[in-house]
Amino acid sequence: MLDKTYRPSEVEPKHYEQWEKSGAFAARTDSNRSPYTIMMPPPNVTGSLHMGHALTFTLQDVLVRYHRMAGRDALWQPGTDHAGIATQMVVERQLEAQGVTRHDLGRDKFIERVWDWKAESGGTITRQLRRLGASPDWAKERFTMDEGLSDAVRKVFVTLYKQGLIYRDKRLVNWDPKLHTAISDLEVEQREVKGHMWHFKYPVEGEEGVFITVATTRPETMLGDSAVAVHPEDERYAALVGKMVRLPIVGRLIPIVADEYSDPTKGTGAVKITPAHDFNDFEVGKRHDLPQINIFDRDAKLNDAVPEDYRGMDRYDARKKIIAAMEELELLDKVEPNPHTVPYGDRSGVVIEPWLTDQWYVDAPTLAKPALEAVETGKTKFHPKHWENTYYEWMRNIQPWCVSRQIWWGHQVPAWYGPDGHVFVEEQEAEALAAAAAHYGKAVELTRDTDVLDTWFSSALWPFSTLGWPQETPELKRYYPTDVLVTGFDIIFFWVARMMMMGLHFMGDVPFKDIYIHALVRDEKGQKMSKSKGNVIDPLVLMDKFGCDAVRFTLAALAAQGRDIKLAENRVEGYRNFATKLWNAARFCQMNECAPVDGFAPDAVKEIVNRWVVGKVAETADKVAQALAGYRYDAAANAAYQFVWGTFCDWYLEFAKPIFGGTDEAAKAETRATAAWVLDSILHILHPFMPFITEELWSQMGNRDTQLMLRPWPVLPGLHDGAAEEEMDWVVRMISTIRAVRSEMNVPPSAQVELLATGLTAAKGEWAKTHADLINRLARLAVLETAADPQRVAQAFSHGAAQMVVDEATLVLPLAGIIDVDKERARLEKEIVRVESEVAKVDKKFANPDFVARAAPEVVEENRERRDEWMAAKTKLQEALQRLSGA
RNA sequence: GGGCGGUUAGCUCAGCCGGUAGAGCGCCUGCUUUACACGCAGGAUGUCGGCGGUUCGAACCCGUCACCGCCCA
Repeated sequence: MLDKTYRPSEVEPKHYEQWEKSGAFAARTDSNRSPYTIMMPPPNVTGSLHMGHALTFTLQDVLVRYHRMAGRDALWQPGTDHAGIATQMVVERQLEAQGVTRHDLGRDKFIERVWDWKAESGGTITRQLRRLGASPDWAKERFTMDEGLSDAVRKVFVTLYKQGLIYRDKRLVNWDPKLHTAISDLEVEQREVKGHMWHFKYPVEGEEGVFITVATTRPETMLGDSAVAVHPEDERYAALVGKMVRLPIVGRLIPIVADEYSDPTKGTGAVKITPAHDFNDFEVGKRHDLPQINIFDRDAKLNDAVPEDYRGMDRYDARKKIIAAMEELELLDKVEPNPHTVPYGDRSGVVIEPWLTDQWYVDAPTLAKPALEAVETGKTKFHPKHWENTYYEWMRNIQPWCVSRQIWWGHQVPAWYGPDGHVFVEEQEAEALAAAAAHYGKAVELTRDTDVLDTWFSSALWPFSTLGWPQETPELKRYYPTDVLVTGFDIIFFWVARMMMMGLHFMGDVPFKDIYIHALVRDEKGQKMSKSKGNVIDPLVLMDKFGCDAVRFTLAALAAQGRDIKLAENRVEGYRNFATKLWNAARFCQMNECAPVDGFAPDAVKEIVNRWVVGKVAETADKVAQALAGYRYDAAANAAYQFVWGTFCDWYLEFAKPIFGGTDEAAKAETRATAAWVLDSILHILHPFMPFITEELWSQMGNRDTQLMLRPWPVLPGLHDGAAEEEMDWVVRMISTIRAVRSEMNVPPSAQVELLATGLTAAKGEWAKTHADLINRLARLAVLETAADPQRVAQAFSHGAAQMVVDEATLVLPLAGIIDVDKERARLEKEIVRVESEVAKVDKKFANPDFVARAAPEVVEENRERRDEWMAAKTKLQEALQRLSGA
């Protein structure tokens, strides 16, 4: 016997362990089923489960579990990435606590410490994924720093280098002066700040008392100025173009150049040009062949390229000093408040400095072309579709991808330098040495490049490196390209685009056929969750409180396409209640001896209620499957919810009660078997969403030798029975109508009244007889007269009665002593008004001659029928009102 | 400035091909109906953001405006 309530904390670990141990998650290369593959976007090895993870992994698990049941050989490839900077920072912070820096340890020892840390703490997120019920093939778990994945990284780097698609270049990068590394554009956060615009007067050389005024938000960079630019069509400055100015403080002579970059409407229309410290100025500098004067060191302190007084100063101290000096020189024209954006490193939180360095670049513009084409031609499809615009936008404007990072934790660049700086790019040192020997004609010593590669470089290879590439493994052959990538929009640039480029280049095919982009989880007020706001909802806490299944179901039910998820705890509570409801329904079945019957054939049931419900099961299984095929998680979850609660519990089980309590043994046996079958089907349908409770009920509701998670998805053609549906819909309509009138007329629930039906068609009279037990029980009637004697009806009226219309029939509820005649009259009048308004709506359509002439005939016909029905109802209600008044 | 998304019941949101506006929560009323009060039954609530257009017919299609959110510059 099932416990009184479902206790998730006792059930969840048990089933998870069984699934994992029994190999139920494993994909099988030798399977004859067609593969279904999802690459799990690898969470950071430093990570722990947050709501975003809970959403994305729930959605992936729903797909994987569903497709596994639907007969596919499902591979959900798990793993984590090494998260270069993040991980390095974690370990550095630990060292800091012991008063040690990574430089004290040295590179090798430090890397060892990181691996130690990974072994100890790196498994947090994968443990938490198990808590969530995720069903990836854990045996295949990979890590971006694995040997195999590292081989892939080296192979890709060397191949691209030899193809001319990776090169070394000196360009401006986003330099993080705290972390001492280049970071990607995407790791730079543009923050709006209330800054100032300083207007500096630069004296024009050779023209006493003539100045050109430039406006800048970064006064300190003037020490690196190499020109002043004005717009070529700006007449104010036309005469000055070609002249020189004497840069204050520094004393350097710099030219005034004409360049369209200068915006005549902004500031003074003249702009100082610092090619080594601003991305736009860098371009201007190249156009005018200006010197690039680097004035900062790696800490963003001033270097020896500036006047002695300023050397070694911090950039912000220098700013103050410059402003003071300019004021002193009477060259500070004015200062205006100026809100503008400033780049911050999203990891370090410090202001990023554009800095000239030598870095490794991937020729992204070249690789992007096939990646763009793959989406344009529909080889890979975005869901929802509009995200392809974001992808196009990014891919069409893609810049060379700087892949080197000046940190230690990551894949070290496979490049070695000879004594003269000549570079040898090879997968192994031995090969580099050999290449060098060939180049120099003798063996030489080489030094390896100290940089490591951007983490996204290795994650870009994830869809094939995890399958064994560059080895030609059976997995690679079978599971690439994958079916779908499920992820948030925030990493379309970071990751999706890069996997597309690498996949196409190295595998010759797209890495996935579909890309499902889901929303962000926000708090109930729609704000982004953040630690600083304190509005973070921890999925683990929610799971403790409501059970994992409730959390999963909530996330799926709220995952409507194109909208963020506002998560409120009461939603989770509601779906916990749903789990309880299911549990209790199963208990009810158990108490009534509804056990699964071997060889039960749902298409052979005879009782109308049973024929009706099996049809609904088929319909629901179908709806859920179709919704999932279109990534409509919300629709899938709601279809299941509505059937389980609104049809199975609210109606079918209630219909079953009088049968169970009755004397028709054949009907009883059939209904028991049907109820058990329906419940089993429900468990199948809900399993992808609620794996734990369904597996538990599956194991408790019968003698099973299989796990639910490996059972086939219900595909049930031919079960829909239109006649049964029409009949049961009528029964439901009867009961609902009677209940509503009882409630409105304040008939006590305990009062068992009789019902006199008149005007039933012959067919419905039969239905009424067949289902009298059901109707009586659910509408709380003592007797149902299916063809009431007119005299009885008249008599009923003389003592007071309520009346209602169901289709063509009038139902009379004798309520002697209970009924308030005025109230009943008012109720009927209100009902008539409502019906009249329905008639009026249809009449309005017919009043327009074009409607009949131009609308589709079936629409016209449908409206005509509807009008007839409403009119008939109106007539009956009016008769009822008259009878009441005559009584 | 460019792009995308949103605006439907008190709240959160569905509403696929244009043809009778829905759900959950909340609210109100009643109920120890032997599965379930994490429940049952019943009920109220809408200028589908504004304006214009297309159409026999618009929550839905088109245009425009307003407001909110996000991304990019």
